[in-house]
Amino acid sequence: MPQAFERHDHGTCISAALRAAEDACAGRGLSLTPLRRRTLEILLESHAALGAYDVLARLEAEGFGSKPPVAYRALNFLVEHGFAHRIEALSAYVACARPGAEHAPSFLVCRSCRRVAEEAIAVPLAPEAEAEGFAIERTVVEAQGLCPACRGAS
Amino acid sequence: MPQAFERHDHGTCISAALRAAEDACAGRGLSLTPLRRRTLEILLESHAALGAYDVLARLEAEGFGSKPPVAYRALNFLVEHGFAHRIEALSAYVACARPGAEHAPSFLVCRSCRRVAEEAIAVPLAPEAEAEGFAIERTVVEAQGLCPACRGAS
DNA sequence: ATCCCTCTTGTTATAGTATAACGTCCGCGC
DNA sequence: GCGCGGACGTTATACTATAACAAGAGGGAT
Repeated sequence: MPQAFERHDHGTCISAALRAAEDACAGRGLSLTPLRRRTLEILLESHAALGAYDVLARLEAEGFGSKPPVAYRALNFLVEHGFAHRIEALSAYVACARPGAEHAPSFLVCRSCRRVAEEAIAVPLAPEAEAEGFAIERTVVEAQGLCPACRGAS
Repeated sequence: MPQAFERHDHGTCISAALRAAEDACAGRGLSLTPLRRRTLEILLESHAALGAYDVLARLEAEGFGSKPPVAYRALNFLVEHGFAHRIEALSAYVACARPGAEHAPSFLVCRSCRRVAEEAIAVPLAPEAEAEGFAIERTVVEAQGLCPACRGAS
């Protein structure tokens, strides 16, 4: 399912994610404006994490605004509503690979090509948090390393 | 053991961590210079994550250099050798709470007071990585939320 | 139709985080 | 003494992110 590092029909990824975003927006009264939709499409073009300024450059080239808030607002919208995720260790953004599914995301992040595979795992630390009276609100789980392709290319 | 959110003899934390750093440096041919040692002491003063510029301000006030590389180099030294950790979600740094022990660290991070409890858990994602041929080099596991004290103070 | 309100996008300006590149000093082995 | 490597200091710059304000679009109430 998390096929970032495997051959797959990428067009399906894109259309499924766009469809899921459209449906979710319709269902929740959110507006998937041209800017937001295009931002999601840019992230969906690859399974690689993109920096906000990379996204901004693409948007600007297509006639959208050129200043950082334009990209940050669109990215924050996508992240808030689960259509994209932020990779903390890279300060970068990636499209959600499990659109529509509720999940505490976790990631395999290649340090060479920046491609990201999204996995479904149980949220760790829950028992420890419970024991200490700590209320978990969000978890960040990222494994960095080398993907199969980049290992081979070494 | 991870007692950031509990009453404890904090002097013991500090002296144990300093001792561990001294021993590790001696054993590995590293030099725990005054700058590096003082940087570690600053982190050890509390269990809270400090930004690099917070550390830098403290160092400058004590007569060390005032420019960012001074703090970043000392912090990077401590992180590389396991005497401190970087909290990715905060772009901040915290002293290691398990000095001397090999570990893939994981953290409970309070969003209110920035205190950090370091936990020992099995590295997640290993089976998924294995299945995909992904070579994990480092894991980032951080749970953000509210610590007991900050929950109470709400 | 007009007014008001909210939301979105755009701007300017600035804040916060991090590193590249270069110079100096010091201690050590020769 | 000399050369070398490591640590620390600097200057300058790059990268990431947000605060604050302006303008236009659309909807609902009157």
